Amino acid sequence: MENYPMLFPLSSTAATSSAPPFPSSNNMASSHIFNNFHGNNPNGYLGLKTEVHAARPPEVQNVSQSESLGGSENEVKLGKKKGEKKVRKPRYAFQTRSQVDILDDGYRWRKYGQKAVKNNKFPRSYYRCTHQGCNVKKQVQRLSKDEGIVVTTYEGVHTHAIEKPTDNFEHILSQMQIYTPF
DNA sequence: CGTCTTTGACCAGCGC
DNA sequence: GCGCTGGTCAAAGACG
Repeated sequence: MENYPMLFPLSSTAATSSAPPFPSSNNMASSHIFNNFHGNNPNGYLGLKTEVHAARPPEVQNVSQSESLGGSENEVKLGKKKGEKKVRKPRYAFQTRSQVDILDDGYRWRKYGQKAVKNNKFPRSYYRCTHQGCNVKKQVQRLSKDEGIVVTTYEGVHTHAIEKPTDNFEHILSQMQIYTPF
């Protein structure tokens, strides 16, 4: 297994997002991809490169764009058994080129589901932020066409700082440019 | 021992 | 109204 480079909002994909899934205060309209950062992945670290450019085939592009562009309000009233919120938060889809689907963005995620998607031989994984009070969810899906392409969809915004053993992640954060509408 | 993954079942929305 | 699909829960197991 190899590691994975982490990428973030790309110019064409999440450009139209309303809010990034990260509480970063840096606001830049330029599209930059986050360089790889060594994580502490037990899987094995490999030299990653920044080939996370927006490689989006027509099919994928359509998906991510529809989410970012007009998918700001997916009101799929999801009435839970407990009757929580019925409004669906906007989702932001990022396409990344990686061998693995688990993109470590510095947050801790707990996998809570996995379903097979039609048109895709690869299953979609559902993750949720393990922070208390943080309802950020994310789903990772791989393209059956190009297994090298992984689509990560974020739902919600983190309201807490990144919690990762990587102490210098902060430094990395300052380096990365996140698209922030504010 | 605590945390996270796995996996099947369950539920709600939508199309027919 | 029924069946399909996507999304979520929860118990048990795996793993450190």
